[in-house]
Amino acid sequence: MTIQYAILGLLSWKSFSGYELKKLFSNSSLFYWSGNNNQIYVTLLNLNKEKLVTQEIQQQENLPAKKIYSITKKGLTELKKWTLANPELPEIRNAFLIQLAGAHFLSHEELLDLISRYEEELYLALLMEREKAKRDTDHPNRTKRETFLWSMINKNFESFYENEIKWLTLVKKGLPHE
Amino acid sequence: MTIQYAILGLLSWKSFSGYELKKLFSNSSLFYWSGNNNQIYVTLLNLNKEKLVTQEIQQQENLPAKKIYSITKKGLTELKKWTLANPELPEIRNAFLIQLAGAHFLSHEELLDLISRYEEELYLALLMEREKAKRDTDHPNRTKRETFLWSMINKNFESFYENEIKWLTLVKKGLPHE
DNA sequence: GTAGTCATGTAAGACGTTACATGATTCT
DNA sequence: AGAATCATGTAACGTCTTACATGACTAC
Repeated sequence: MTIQYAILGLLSWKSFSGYELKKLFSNSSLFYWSGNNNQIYVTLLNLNKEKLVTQEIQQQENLPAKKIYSITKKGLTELKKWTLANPELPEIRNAFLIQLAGAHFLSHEELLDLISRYEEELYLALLMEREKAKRDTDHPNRTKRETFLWSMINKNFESFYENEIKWLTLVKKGLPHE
Repeated sequence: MTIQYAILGLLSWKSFSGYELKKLFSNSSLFYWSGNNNQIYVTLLNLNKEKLVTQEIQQQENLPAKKIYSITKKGLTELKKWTLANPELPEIRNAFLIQLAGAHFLSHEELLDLISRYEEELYLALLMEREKAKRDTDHPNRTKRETFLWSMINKNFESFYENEIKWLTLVKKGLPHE
């Protein structure tokens, strides 16, 4: 379970309510969890039980009350331990490649069509990443290093899609007509 | 659940036992499921119940009996339907990027160390992909197209790691000393 | 004799998504 | 009138991994 570290990471920057975290998650490629209620709210309740975060209820006029979560010293220690730990390799799950692998009974036209539909989705995804990068101010930028790292994280996603598009071009070029 | 289509795809090439499929899965980046028993054996039993595959028990001397699974016409129809369907975008889950995102409390040295540990893992993974590509004959290669597609699938993984390494180089170059 | 391969299967639990439930306010 | 946003939480289910269970044979 990494989601707890993702949440601790965000809380180490500033305090958030569950609802705010949920919105951050659902707009983010980095925090890939779908931003569903269950995982976030349940994780926050557990983090609170383990005293890695604290809860503060904030009443609002004309709106339901918020629970603002803040990271504790214990939480910071846990987070730092994880941040320094050996990085894992990224997990890639590419269903399109599995489709390609089973493409032996497709006609040349069907295959080209499949490829161009994948290409279109990649283009769209790349554009969305670039748009997000422009708008995106939801990250710490107190120091040059923080600003730089966040820009590189955005670039990582862009460059993934660019790389995938380049690869697809090679597929289209080399594909035997038979 | 895509694993059933992954299995159908392999069975559309030739018949396999559960144990053989399990080995294919655990050596493969494409078929990313960990090659655990439960999913494969249970999925095979379900596919059999739905008449998408047939089972044939093969007795062996000095070894336990095998269950050889073959795809049915119904299975081929299902598989083709899925293969022609709109491809999904790849899912990438990169915990290292989440570590980077929370790196604001690391020293310059700690951060450089984290980066170089990730770099080493990427190199290793790239080498392993290249080795696999050399040895790899576990795929259909009856036509030029099949051979080409399988080589491009291997290249996709290699190029992912190469791209990631290039990106890391940019991170190291641009990282502010502060 | 200990570990590994061949071969199938079940059980338990972690992780993740979708949907349900509530209720006021605001926007179209 | 209907949908969207704010806000929290639960229930049910699907997916995925680890571990357990059995048993014969092989290799060191």
